[in-house]
Amino acid sequence: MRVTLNDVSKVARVSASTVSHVLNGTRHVNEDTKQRVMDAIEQTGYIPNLMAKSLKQSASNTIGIVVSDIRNEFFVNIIHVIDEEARKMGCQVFVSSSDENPKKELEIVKAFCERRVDGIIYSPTNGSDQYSVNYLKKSQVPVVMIDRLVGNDFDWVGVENYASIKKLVKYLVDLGYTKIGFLAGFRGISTTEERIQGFLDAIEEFHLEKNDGWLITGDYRKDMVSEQVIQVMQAQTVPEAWIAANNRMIYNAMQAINVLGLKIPEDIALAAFGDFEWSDYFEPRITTLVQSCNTIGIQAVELLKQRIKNPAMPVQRIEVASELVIRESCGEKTATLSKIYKNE
Amino acid sequence: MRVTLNDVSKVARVSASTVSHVLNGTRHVNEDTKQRVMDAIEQTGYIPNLMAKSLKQSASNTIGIVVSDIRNEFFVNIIHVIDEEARKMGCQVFVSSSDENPKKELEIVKAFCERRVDGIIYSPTNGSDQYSVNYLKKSQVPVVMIDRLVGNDFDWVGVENYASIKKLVKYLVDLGYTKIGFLAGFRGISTTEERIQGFLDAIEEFHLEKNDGWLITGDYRKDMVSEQVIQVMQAQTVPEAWIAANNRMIYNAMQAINVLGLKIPEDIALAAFGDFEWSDYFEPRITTLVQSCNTIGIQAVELLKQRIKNPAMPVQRIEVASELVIRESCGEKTATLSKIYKNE
DNA sequence: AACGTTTGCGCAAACGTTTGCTTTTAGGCA
DNA sequence: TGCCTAAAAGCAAACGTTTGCGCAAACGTT
Repeated sequence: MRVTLNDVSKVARVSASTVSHVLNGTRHVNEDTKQRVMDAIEQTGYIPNLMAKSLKQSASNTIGIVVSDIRNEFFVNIIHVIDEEARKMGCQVFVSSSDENPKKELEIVKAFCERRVDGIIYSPTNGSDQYSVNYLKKSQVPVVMIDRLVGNDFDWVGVENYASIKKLVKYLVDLGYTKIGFLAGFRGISTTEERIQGFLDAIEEFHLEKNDGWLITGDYRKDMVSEQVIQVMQAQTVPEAWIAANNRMIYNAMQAINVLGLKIPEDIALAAFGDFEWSDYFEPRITTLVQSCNTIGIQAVELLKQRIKNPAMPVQRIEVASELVIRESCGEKTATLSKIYKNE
Repeated sequence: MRVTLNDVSKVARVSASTVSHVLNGTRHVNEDTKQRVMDAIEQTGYIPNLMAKSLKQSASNTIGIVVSDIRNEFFVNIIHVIDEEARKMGCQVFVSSSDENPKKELEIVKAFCERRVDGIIYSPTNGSDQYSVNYLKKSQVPVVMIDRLVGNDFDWVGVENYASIKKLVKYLVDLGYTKIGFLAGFRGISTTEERIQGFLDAIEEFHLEKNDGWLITGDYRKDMVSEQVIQVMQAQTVPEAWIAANNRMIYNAMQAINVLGLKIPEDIALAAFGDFEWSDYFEPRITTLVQSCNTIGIQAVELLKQRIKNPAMPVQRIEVASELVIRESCGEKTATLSKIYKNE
């Protein structure tokens, strides 16, 4: 059917092993024979079969990426750099999205293991501990978690959540805001919890107005979240500023703000954890904590490489700093406040 | 090292073939032995090796997706549904982005072929005809092109470009606009050319003002495009409306409009071919031609399935209709004009 | 001329499955 | 009891590579 290494070897009048060695440069071959082999490859249109190779070498040179939401540009950007880094080392990537569904995630992870990926990079979802994490622990596949952290068994690279949120709150406090609402994401995933904790601690620290109702959590894909915001904004005392704890929640915030007919930042300030592609094009532009997808992706691949090389290595955690990019969505005062808030 | 089907067979005191048959349900096996096998699998923690299986069956149950720009949400959405469809049929997807670079694209396509993907779905880039298309023609791999079309050798599914643009221009004409600028994408790719043709023909048809300078093309990643728009807008007579021919060009248009300090739609109208996630959140919301990523993805997979089953099938072209979603970016009149423009 | 060393390559056994063919056992029937 | 058929499962040859081992020829040295 397809031309194989054996076919090539016959045409070149050498053994299969010689062809293999020529192809891989794994041992010295006479110039003449090498040329004959190259010619035969050209002539036959030979395309190596990497599955056979992988089988023999028990290394597939593939890595599996499973993200919780592929339509979130944060993850897309990470996928992009992982793909890039992987290609540099001759790897291809399997990509799949769990869509925040732990059962689906397990199916994907299983499939990746059966395909004998050399490693898995994944952003677990709420419930992973019941499913994929258990499976992966048994399966012995090198794993690096990104963004979200579940359990203590795997390497992780993500963004600094706690300190970043505090930094953002401090920025709002400096602008004079004392009533701040917080729009968090899914309860139960590490990023959400850490961000909430940072928010709550910041409220204590800066003596801000406390109101349990101003902390809203939920599924960004549901309208309920926006409705909750609307409800909160119709009470006696209302937040003067909202923080969206991730880039998806910005939608929900905006939707509510639109419905209420409020103007940003005159009527209400808005800032977000997590940048998005259009943040520079909104009027006004949204102030965000920017996470370096590049760094996360590169570090994840690097970590995975190390883990593959040395499976016994102690578990690693890499936390990358975020950067507060100040735009106009929190009020005019920012115009003069052009510095970037670094972590203190 | 790893537990194999043979290990399982020993534990279950059956032959390897029996285990295989149990696993695949490919022949009748006694209930007792079946149970023994299942137990052995459970006990040993066996994970099938799909590479070995694929090698034997010469079918990998993988498909390769290569898009021209993975950070474009249009392609991300398509990837998402392809992934979904593929999983339903037990396939995993390799994903990679050529980033509009035909050489990189060739490398990716080669790698996919060497991995013996069952088929490739890809959006070729400008220059593909010199590289990947030639390679793919020789390689005999089933291929479905999406969005952009190169050559006559492969199946294709994409959006209706020509008629859609005409529909959009007609909409603007109905609103009273006669001076329309067009912000196209990369020259040389089918989508751009078809959209340009649609635009030019519409100008003739509706007797609109002609001005060669109002047709701008180029690389959306370069500032040059915005600068050209700015330049055009500083002439004596200027367009009253701009059409961005793809969702990336909306940036460039907006950037220019921002720099010029113009207001949409009072000072300038804006519409786009290609929706984007935030189009509902802009103030004003942008009127766009929406392409159904779902349909494109599903059809692409379907077509690929057919092509795999029957390689001799005549080349297929599937064109999916677009829908004009009218929002506020082309003026108030739209408020009363709530109907959706279908193709005439 | 004899010997050790290098150079260049072939042989064949894996890697972990699937699958056509064969064998064994059991069951049904005369 | 003997024979035919069906049911159940084993045997072994692939699939297309890699790679340890080994052999032959060529070369350099004494």
